[in-house]
Amino acid sequence: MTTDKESIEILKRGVEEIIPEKDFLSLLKTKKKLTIKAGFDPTSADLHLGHTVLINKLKQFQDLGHKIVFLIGDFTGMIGDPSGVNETRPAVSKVQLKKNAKTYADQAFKILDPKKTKIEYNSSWFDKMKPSDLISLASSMTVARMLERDDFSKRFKSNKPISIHEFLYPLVQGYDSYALSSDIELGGTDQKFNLLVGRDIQRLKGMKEQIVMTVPILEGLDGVKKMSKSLDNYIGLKEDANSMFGKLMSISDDLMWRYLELLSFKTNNELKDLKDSQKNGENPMNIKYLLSLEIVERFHGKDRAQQAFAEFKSRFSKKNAPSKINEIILKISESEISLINLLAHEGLNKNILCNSKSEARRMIKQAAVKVDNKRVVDESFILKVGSKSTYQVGKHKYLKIVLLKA
RNA sequence: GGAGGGGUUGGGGAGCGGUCAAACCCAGCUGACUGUAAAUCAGCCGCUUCGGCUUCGCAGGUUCGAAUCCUGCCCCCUCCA
Repeated sequence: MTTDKESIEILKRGVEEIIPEKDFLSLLKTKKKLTIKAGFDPTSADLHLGHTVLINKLKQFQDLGHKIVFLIGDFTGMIGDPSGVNETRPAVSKVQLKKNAKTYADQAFKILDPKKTKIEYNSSWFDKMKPSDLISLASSMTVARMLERDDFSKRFKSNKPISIHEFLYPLVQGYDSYALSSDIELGGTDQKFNLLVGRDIQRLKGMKEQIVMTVPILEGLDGVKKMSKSLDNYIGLKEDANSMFGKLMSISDDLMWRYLELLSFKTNNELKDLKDSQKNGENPMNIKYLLSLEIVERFHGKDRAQQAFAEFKSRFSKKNAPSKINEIILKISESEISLINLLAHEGLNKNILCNSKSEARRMIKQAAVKVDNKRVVDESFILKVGSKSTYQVGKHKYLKIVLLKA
């Protein structure tokens, strides 16, 4: 059984802010089963590791016996969260939201225990709400307060449009806290304002105010910008084990510590030991292996994680070819074809190795091309019909091509 | 409705009549090295049958010659109403 001190340490790990912290501590002391709320707008189909910082925190609460409410913002999703953006978010259709919501929950349950997690949809109370109720909700906040928000005030000052419905977003989210009687609400740091509005609404309705806990926004693979799909610096929860493992290994040695803090379930003591070991000369690569194994295992299981580990070592430490290579049959009208034309051949479709002949020529010149594991630097290299060879361009692109006469 | 400013190769941003396929930074890619798809260093980063060709919001025009000047159109921003 974890002691109070230990559980507080676990819950506070990696957390940006707890408002108010005093109340949080005394609430934990009551030993009551608390209702922990976190909301997700299912505006896109897939979650990535960045989202799991929050889900991991929920998991820690869950393991300590608290009640987790995974709130799917199918109603709020129609508004579009204005947080952190400098323009109006496009609204997402109801059907799409429903679809996304399902995949969200599935992905979250790789971490959370489905039996102990309550899934709620905020449309279930908002769809019943009358316009008059909404107006009364809207009366609980002033325009001036809304404009205190950085993103709104920036937009206002720079004459970018703010639609009235965007003002409703924080109110609606705040109302959710009331509807769920939440004791604590978790969210990213960019959610701070919205989370605090929850406290206001609860107070106005005569309910005890929730504690607000914010977690940092995870940096993407580049280590600078936040992880997001649109920046293509993310690791999706649905990615296969090999690519997940490889991407984790590609982060810098510095970023590795950040990921360990926010994504790993290793204890603080274990992390400290790892840090010490690096100081004592341990290769950071090995620590990164531990991180990658833990994360991949979480989403793909132990066996797949070990396989990905072996594959990575084989491919990159020993520079072997990947264990499975796509094979394609290409029919050409001539009896032979130049390597340049082959690498950029349209018939390869999605498997295309170079986007243009110029690029193919460049790659050959840069010694990036191998045919059957032999480096080719001759720009006029010719392949004959009937040949079956493995082509490699750079470290990552492999393709087996069988050449046939059309 | 009025007055200004601007749209350059993935992003940022020079260039303002020839020396421009277009500086520089970021991202990306490749190689070397290594302890990893880390770090570091070097190179590449429009297309090409390697002769050239097509690009600087769009369409015309001036000129031997335009990303650079002119006209029209489209879009964006700032200020005023």
